[in-house]
Amino acid sequence: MDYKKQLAEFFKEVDERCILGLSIDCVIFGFYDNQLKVLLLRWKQTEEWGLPGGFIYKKESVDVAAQRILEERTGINELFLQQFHTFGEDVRYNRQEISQKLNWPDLSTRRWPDRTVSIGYFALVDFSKVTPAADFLTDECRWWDVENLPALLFDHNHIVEVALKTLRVQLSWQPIGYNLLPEKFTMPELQRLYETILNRSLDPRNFSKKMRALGIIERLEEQRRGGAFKSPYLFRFNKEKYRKALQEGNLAFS
Amino acid sequence: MDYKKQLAEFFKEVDERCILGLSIDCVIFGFYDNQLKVLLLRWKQTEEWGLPGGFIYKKESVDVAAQRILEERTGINELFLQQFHTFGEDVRYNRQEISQKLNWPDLSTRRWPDRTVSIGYFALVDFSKVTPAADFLTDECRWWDVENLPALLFDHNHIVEVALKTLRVQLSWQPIGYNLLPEKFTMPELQRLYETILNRSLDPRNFSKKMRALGIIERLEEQRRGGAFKSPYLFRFNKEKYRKALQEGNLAFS
DNA sequence: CCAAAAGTGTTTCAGATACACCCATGG
DNA sequence: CCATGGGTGTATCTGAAACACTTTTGG
Repeated sequence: MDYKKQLAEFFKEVDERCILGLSIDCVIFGFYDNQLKVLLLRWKQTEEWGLPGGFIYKKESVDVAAQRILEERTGINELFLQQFHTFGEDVRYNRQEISQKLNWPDLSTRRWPDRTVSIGYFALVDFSKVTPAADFLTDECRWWDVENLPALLFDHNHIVEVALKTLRVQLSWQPIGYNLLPEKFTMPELQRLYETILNRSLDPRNFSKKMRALGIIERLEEQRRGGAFKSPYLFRFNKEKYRKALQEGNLAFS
Repeated sequence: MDYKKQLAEFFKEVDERCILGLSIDCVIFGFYDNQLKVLLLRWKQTEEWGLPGGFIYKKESVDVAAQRILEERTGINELFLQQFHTFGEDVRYNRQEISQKLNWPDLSTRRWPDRTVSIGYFALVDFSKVTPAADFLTDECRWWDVENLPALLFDHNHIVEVALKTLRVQLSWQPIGYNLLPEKFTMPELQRLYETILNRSLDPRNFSKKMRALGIIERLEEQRRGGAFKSPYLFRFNKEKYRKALQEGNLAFS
């Protein structure tokens, strides 16, 4: 079978070029349809979903490796990407079960370690700029609602949970949105992003006040048309001020 | 030379038992003499200082490995220990320079990777409970003032900086002190701990008010004697409430 | 009695929260 | 004209910050 040959070649390349026993898993968040989404992959010839991930070249910076993996998947190369935790439980998942589910060849004779430590990164991307792309290991790549994920391979459900928790803490500390929304957006759109991430509703008057007081967004003259209702103003982030706020970090959105 | 033999054996054991290309570095904070201290090691037959660190057994949880490494060094086995960042730059330090400084045998023929990724943990320990212990790789183990560290081996100065930054953020978010102070302590001692970590002075009236309002410490009847001044009350943490505050985490000490 | 450090209460200010009505638009 | 969602201001409350004097103790 062709796929098995490809797989064998892939493992061989990993053996030669990459650090063994260490991998990267990426939780790619997008925002669409008022829901926070995560990009998942379906492994070839299976119904099993998991996070995009990969291995690190021997001389490659781990951050760069994460970016490389993401670019393969989303086509975006400039994005918000952050390491959030390294997962190193002694038993992260049942190896045999996974091998079976993925129709993997028996790896027990290889030099591969029993357990792989994985460095978790999360990314925030503008949904509209992404073209999810499956690769030779996977049949399908698409967005899933973060509140409604299937049972994932490995310990990937746990990894998503930790990523989400980190994102929520981050939100109360630093601005978020630049990488999750299109360039121009309305105040209600921004509010729904925050509500979605925080998983609770916010008062529109207070939200608007606070956001505008932060000085990281600017209101444009333009308005968005299209609904049977009052046309909302468009805003955009002031890149410079946003960047500053990111560095200084003192939002305290509680 | 005996040391060289020991070293060779150590490397051999690491080769066999441990994950290659991945290590742990620990930043062990202690508080004493109104200063925040870090535990450093001096490598055998050198004047070079570095962080305690080690390798992870193939089937060992990374958290457990970090605890093992710390226990070897401090003798403490129940301590506050937290992973804070994984360091994976493509060039973390000059290998040759390090080998020279440490009088290490040439490792270029080994299976060792060019670059080691290191998982950083920081620990908070009660200074008075620790007996710093050098091991067969090191000649000396002692506390250094965090504001006055020597130039360390590898990228360890950088690692300490990141640990310290994380500790400061953590402080504004969760209680700290249980593991850094002796069981009974005075309010000024607690305040000086906070001032040291935050690196700024705090108002004693506001500090006392806030700390007592948090409900995680209890005042004892006892007082500390010994100075030519008013005897301060002793306090201790309420372990249960402290634990809860740790989990919930909403101090916002800004 | 003096030097050193501990202990404590009130006022002020900023920011968070709570809350409800009118407006613009497309169908 | 009506249904839908957008836009906005004020009053209240809570928590942070500023601020200085008295008390205790040992020498």
